[in-house]
Amino acid sequence: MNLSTSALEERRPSLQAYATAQRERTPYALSIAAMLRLVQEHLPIQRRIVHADDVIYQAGQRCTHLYIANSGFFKLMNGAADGREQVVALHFKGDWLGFDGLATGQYCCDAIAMDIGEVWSVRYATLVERCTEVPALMNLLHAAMSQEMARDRDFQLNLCTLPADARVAEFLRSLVVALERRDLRTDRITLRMSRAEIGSYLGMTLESASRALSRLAREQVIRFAGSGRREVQIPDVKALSDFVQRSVSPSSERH
Amino acid sequence: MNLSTSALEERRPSLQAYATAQRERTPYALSIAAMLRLVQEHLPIQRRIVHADDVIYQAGQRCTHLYIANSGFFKLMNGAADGREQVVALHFKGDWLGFDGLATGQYCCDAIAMDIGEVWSVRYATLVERCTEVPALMNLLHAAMSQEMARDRDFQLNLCTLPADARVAEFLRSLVVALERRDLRTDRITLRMSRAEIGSYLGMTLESASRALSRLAREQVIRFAGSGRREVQIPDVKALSDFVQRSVSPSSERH
DNA sequence: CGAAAAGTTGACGTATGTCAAATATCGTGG
DNA sequence: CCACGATATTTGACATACGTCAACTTTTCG
Repeated sequence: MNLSTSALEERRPSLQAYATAQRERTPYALSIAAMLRLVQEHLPIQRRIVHADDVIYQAGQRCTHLYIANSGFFKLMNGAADGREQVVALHFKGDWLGFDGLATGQYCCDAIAMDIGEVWSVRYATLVERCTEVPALMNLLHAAMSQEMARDRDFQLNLCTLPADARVAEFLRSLVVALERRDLRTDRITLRMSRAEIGSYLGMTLESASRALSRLAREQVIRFAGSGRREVQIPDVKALSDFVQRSVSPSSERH
Repeated sequence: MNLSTSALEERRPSLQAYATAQRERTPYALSIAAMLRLVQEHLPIQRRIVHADDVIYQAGQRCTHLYIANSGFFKLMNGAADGREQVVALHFKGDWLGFDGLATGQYCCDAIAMDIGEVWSVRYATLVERCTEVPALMNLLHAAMSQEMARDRDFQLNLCTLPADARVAEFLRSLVVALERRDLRTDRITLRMSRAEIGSYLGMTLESASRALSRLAREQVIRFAGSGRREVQIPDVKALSDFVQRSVSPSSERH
């Protein structure tokens, strides 16, 4: 709806506040490297090398451990009893996996590796114990959970308010940001996801995802590199943000 | 996409696992009442009576406290810098508010009351301190965060895979479940949200929300009661689930 | 090298957004 | 308590973004 006349606007705080809050949604004070170091120092971890399609945990399995991605690229799949299924989150170095299982004692998603990587696992019971001794550890844990929630909220907003093309653009933009924060290459990005997975994650069909990417390439916002169409170059991240903005402004900000 | 031929299916775990995981997504062992009791026992809380449209916290504000809904009905609004805005979550008795602020130290949503209610607030610093002394408290806290994440994941799946009518039906169904769990009336439900808010939450326009409700009423799945169209009766919750199912099965389970 | 999988693209249909008008409801001041 | 303006809701007609289906091309992998 056009917000300037909407009931939803009534209590809207200044956009300034949002801009501030959204500028950088990173756990304050702690870099990813520092976080990993802290975990290593205070917790007995078990390391595991994983390959694409390896399962970290599965829905229904008892949640005794939490996992931390030390490297690699992971997806979370959520499924309904009736067969509907979706990629609901992506995770990178420094992200925790398994939070979804703490409440019920069973994971409710599948966590799956999309690339070679290393996963650390920590017994939740041990983690709790150490948290009582090391407050910094508890803060870190809470920050990680909080960050995930905040991200999900932003993602949900994008899902619901951006047209398909802009959703893909925003997806790529946030991917660049995520990689930058981890000091990984961003000049040439290898999408580790199929079009079907991108579409699933972004709430559209694989065809729509494919068309959106083609359109972004046609408009020079991205470029395909190498063989296959999974290597993407992003000459200018701002061009991506601008593309998203253009999708938002011209039409009223409906829905 | 039709999952039976999709690449997404490859590593799909048994639907059984999902069904189990989704059956009841409640923090294990602890009822809402018990949770509130535990909080009261171990934490210095400040109580506040709120009315519809009262602000619990705002995006950008420093996150020093967490809040717990003791009664009432709350919405979380998320907004982007460009003006896009959405109701991203609803909260009831026993739910915690403010987790989104822990990571950055600033809330990134607005939490707003939609009805008269009571909110408890707890200094986060105090909470952390007590958590180190009372493990049950820490477990409770983690369970609350975990539950919220798990809920959000299910919600996201519904947003992305259900048609508008089914989304509204599912919304009402989950509302009934939430009220039941809190021993609140479910024979006659007063929606405390405008059509615009329902639409915003469910990723559709207010007109679509209105039409969906009209359609559900026409098909006898719900009934409007009292004056206004904000009072809804749900003679049979199963009829709602069935309605959702009908929307999923006939067409292939695309997207 | 050949078959299978992934990706692209076009034509077409439809769910849902958009715009607008009519009606119902609510809140306020007399 | 009533009347009236403001707000919320409903409903219709129409437009369109995106899903659907299908053919074709490219890439991958054994």
